[in-house]
Order: sequence, then C-alpha cells, then structure tokens
Amino acid sequence: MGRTSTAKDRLIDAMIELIWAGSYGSTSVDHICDKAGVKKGSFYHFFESKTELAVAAIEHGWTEHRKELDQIFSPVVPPVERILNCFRNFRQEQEELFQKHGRVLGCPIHSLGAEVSTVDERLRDTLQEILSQFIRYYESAIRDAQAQGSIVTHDAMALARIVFAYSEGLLLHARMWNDLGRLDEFESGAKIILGVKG
Amino acid sequence: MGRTSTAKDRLIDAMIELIWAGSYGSTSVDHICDKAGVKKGSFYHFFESKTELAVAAIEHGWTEHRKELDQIFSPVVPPVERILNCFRNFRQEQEELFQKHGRVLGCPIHSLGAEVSTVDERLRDTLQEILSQFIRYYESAIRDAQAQGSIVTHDAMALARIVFAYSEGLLLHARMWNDLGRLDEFESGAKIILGVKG
DNA sequence: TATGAAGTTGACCAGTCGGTTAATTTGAAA
DNA sequence: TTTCAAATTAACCGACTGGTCAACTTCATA
Repeated sequence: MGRTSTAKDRLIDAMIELIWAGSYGSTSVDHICDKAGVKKGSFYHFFESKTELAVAAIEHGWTEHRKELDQIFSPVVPPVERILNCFRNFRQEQEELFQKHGRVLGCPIHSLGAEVSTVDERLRDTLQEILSQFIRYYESAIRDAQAQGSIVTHDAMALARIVFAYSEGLLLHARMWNDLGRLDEFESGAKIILGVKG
Repeated sequence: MGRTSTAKDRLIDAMIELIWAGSYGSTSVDHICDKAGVKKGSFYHFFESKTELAVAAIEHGWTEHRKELDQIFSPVVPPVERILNCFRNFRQEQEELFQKHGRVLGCPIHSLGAEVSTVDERLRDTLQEILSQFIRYYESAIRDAQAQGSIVTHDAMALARIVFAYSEGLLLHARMWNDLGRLDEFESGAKIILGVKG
C-alpha cells in the first residue's frame, strides 16, 4: 500500500560515493540530496539523521562486498591464493574507481574509521563490526595454509592481524599518494609476512 | 618594534590537540580560538586560513617529533632495537594521551591523511613529505641490521614500507578500538616481518 | 474506482561555518 | 618619553549546516 520509491537506494549510493571520494565531514546532506536527486524532506523521511544514512550505506556496501569475499575465500581455492586474490580484487576495484574519479580512493571503512571513531560512536561501532568480520576471512585462510604446511606456523589470529593492518596501511598510502602502484606491493609483502614457502 | 604575543603558538597547540582528538572536519576555527584563548580576528592576523594553520601545526609537531627520532635512531643503538624503541616511544606517547583524553588517538598524520588527501592538496602535500621523511628512519635502520646480518636480506626500501604500513594500520586499529593493547603487537609483528634472527 | 498509506515538496529554522574589517590597545625600541 | 609596528578586539558577513514541517501528490491495493 502507498507508492513505491527508489529514493532510499539512491541516497545510499550517493552517500557511499561521496564519503569514498571525499570524507564524512566534506559530505553534506545537501550534497547527498543533490547527487541522489532527492529533496531534503525526503531524506529525513527515510533516514533519522546523516549518521543513520552513513550506517545504512556502510552496511549495504559491506553486504555487497561479502558476496565477493565468499567466492574469493572459497575453500576450493588454495589458501594463500585466497588472500592474494582478495587484494587483487581490491586493486581492480581501485582501478575502476581511479578511472571514474581520477583518484585512488582506498578503503572507505578505514578512512571513515580514522575520521569519526573519536567523534561518532554509532558509526564507529558499525565500522568495528565490519572489520572484525573481515579479518576472519584472513584468519581461516591462514589456518588452512598452515594445515597444509605452505606457510610459517605462527598464531593464525596474530598473523591475520598483521596482514590486515599491513593491507590497510597500504591502501591508505595508495590514497595519499594517489598511486595505484603501491597496491602491487601487497603480493610480495604478504608473502614475506606469511613466510610463504617455495 | 610593536608588541609581542604567544597567540600564534597557542593556536598551533590548540589545532594539533583538536585534530588529534577529533578530526579536521570536526575542528572549527571557533573551537580552535576558544581553546587557544584567541579572538577570531587574531587568528586571521596570524594565519591566512584554517588550512594554513593546520599545515603550520603539523609541521611544528613533526619538527618536535624529529628531535626524539634522531635520538631513537642513533647509530649507536643496535638497528633492530631502534625500530622497536621507536614504537615503544609511540606506545608511551599514546598512553599519556589516553590518560588525558580517555581515548587512544593514534597517528594524527595518518588520520588527517585519510580524511583530507582527496580534498585539500596543500595539506596532503605536507603530510606526504613528512611520511616520506619518516620512512627513511626505518630504511636506514633496516640497512644497518642487514649489514650486521641480524635480519633477513630483502630490499631494504620494500621492507621499510611494509613495516611502516603495518605500523600505521596498527595505530589506526588502536584508535578505532580505543585499545592500547593493540600497540603491544608491534614488537612480535615487526620481528616476523623483518625476520629477526635469534 | 475509491482510499489512505507512503512518498514528495519547498519553505523554513536557529545555529555554525570560514573569513573580513576598521577601530583600538599595547609595549619594544629609538 | 615618544613613536608606530604589531597585536587585539568585537561586530559583522553571506553561505551553508543538519534538521523540521505541513501541505500536497501519487499509486498499490481492496
């Protein structure tokens, strides 16, 4: 009952893009509405606040990304290859974004986290949860790799955190230097950290 | 000739603290002036813009930090120990900030970089330059360690970048989870990356 | 085809944003 | 003790901030 609308989705899409390309602070409700072709009154019909839209946008993005990750981290694929492919996937995505925006945008979760985590708890909690889920992909791949003896035998959780922190640092540097090439370093870097044999 | 003033320094100090505790976007000129006990008119007497104050504040902070780094990375200290001490120094600083703000604040260069690098080139260039200088401390320590055979023999520049990206990722996670304990992971993490022998 | 729930609209709000200005006060150096 | 460059001040600017609201339009369903 009542009429249907795509405005909510348009707002979510606009929010993700604007945050990614700029920052949370540089993204105003007016900008979002312009980009989505939605009037401000409608914005607040669908979302309680700017923060709530950001939460919805980030969660939506993560839900989408998870579908890819579930394929990339399929147990059928050799474990080390899963991690490498995951970052190759990042690189490709960043390349497409670069063609569109003329800039390397890095990881929005990470950039948003750095910006808002001392200021907006609601958003911070959302980002925390997503990163906690993400790292589990690395963790289980590392455990599988250790079981088959293809990498060094350290605590899997610890190794996953190292690779994860490293990958986020790399993504940030790629954003800061607007340089896709930085992302190519991951392959050799991850192999060094994981002590890949052969 | 003319009168003297400490307003400029007070503004710089206030800016660093506010950016570190929050973000660039959450730090308004009015907040800075309040904190520094300076009227807005004086602000614009000393600085062209908010961006220029940020640049001055970041550069001032880096100049101070370099003094510590020059001691920490003294060639007299065993090379691997230099890198470890550098992060121990971070940890201690973060502990003091935690006592003051009740929050882990992480690396301001890094957080600022994530926030503004697509939006404010002037600031981005300043941050780039500082990070480029920073990594050289790691690089030369790594080269010394390799010369004395205490770590693995990979390309020193590449290793430095890995350790550096890793440390920034760690600092971010400590900020996001408001958890000083994350920083303790650096010691074992760095040893794994560098392949410390013994 | 009537209905009312859901979506849309534009005008409006008080507060804040970064930044400007001209008048005034200060105190270091001559 | 005078001088005047430098520092301070408060009032002001227009644009924009996140958010509200009541009137209005639409269209899926019954």
